Amino acid sequence: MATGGNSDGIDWLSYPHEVLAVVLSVRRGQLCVLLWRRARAPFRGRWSLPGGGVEPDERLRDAITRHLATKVDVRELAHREQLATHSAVGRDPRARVLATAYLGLVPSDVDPALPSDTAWQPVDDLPPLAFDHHFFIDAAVERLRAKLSYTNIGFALAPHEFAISELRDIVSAALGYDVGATNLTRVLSRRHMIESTRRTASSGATGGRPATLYRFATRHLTVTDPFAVLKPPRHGADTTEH
Amino acid sequence: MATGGNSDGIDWLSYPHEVLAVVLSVRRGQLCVLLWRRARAPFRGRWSLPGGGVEPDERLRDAITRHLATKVDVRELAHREQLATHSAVGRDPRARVLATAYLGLVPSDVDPALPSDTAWQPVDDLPPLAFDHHFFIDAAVERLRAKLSYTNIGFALAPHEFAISELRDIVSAALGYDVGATNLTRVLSRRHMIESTRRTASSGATGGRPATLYRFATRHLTVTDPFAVLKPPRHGADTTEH
DNA sequence: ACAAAAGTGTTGGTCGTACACCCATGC
DNA sequence: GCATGGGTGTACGACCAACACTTTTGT
Repeated sequence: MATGGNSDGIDWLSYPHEVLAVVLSVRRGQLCVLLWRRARAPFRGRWSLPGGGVEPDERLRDAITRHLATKVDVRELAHREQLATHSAVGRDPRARVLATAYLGLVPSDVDPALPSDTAWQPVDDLPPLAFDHHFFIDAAVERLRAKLSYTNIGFALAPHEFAISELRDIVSAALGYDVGATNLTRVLSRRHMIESTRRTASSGATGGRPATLYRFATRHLTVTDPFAVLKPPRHGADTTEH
Repeated sequence: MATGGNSDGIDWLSYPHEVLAVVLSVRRGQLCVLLWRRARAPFRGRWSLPGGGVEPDERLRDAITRHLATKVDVRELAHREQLATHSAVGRDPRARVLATAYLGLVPSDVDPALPSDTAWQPVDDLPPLAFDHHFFIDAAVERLRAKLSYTNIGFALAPHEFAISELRDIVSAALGYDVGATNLTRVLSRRHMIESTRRTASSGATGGRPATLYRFATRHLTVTDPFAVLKPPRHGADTTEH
């Protein structure tokens, strides 16, 4: 809590800053979050979000990437975005620490090697958590579920190529309720979010028609339904100022 | 950049932290942002966002409220939410400073007394800005415009009671294009976002039918259109786990 | 042939925009 | 009465969920 250095003309107070990652992925049909079991007090033995400090030459996003790569061996985030910064004075009982959390998404088909003290935990059945990490997870799940309906964020949870039924299972797990494969195909196709590779998967042991393999048109976050209502006028002159 | 104190078991580095406010409001038919003219280097004479440091016992949201109240005399934020935390190493040329920005909204009918070095500036025609404040403003406008279509956030830009035509002007200014009063009424009514007071405004000097006064049903942020697509199943059992 | 899984056609309902028409007031 | 602005009714289209039906495979 030293000052930032009056000699520079900055007289704002300094605080320890940590970055946390809410890494979500669909595992065994359930939306899961990557948690890490604390070895030391406070909250010894409780589960917590992976993360840590920030180096002097490092942006927050690089810091969280580094921590995930070194401590947890997660290098394959398909998507990452900042969630929020928490600043409650007592959120860490040892000292005041500001925390910036990120949302990270891992496709269901990549299986990073995890140390023995980390595990995927279903978000619907979480153990008690350390600090205020519970709030970050709630915010992450809420944001993911919201964005699934008006962006292409689903690409980050799905394999590079997939059958529609696989995607249905992933989206259903993420949203927490069943979605129909029929309408999922139609909605995503109409918005040009997915496109058919012309190839098919081999049908399973029990028979059935082989599924066409699809892929997401882009692997970058895109807003696909910007205005649910109050759309800009369609015909007539564009009345936007300037 | 001192450490957080190894004696506490926290060995994360500390950084000066500032809060910034992107206060938006509709003024004279334009969406405007509250800016403050810098009196000192760096960026002397440039416009910048109001804000400042964080006290040891103060959360970020309380810090931005304090700065707005004391420096700029804005006490009447109808809505406030966190936007993002920026951490680029060179964002302040003097030293590394982390910045957390908030979005604030002021109704069009409240007119806070502003010091001479602060002013409302139209977001469509901004002067050159200090630091990276430009990015925060872009993010704030983008978030406001997005939320106008699926939440009741408009309440924070409108007076407590209003005629539909007033609201149309406010929403049009915020979105940057014209919306029709007819459909605005229908959409907001169907979603129970606005309700009629049974009173009417007196008609203007030029005549015309007196307008009914409306109010927003609630003055807290509510999501009114949670799922544009991929809605939960309507009939049949709820398949949400648990 | 039959079961299983994938994909298509169709229907009905909801929602939102556009536009025409009616209502209430001042002059 | 007429201009002005506020409010309502209706029509059309876009979109989406539900479900029946067809297609393609394995056994």
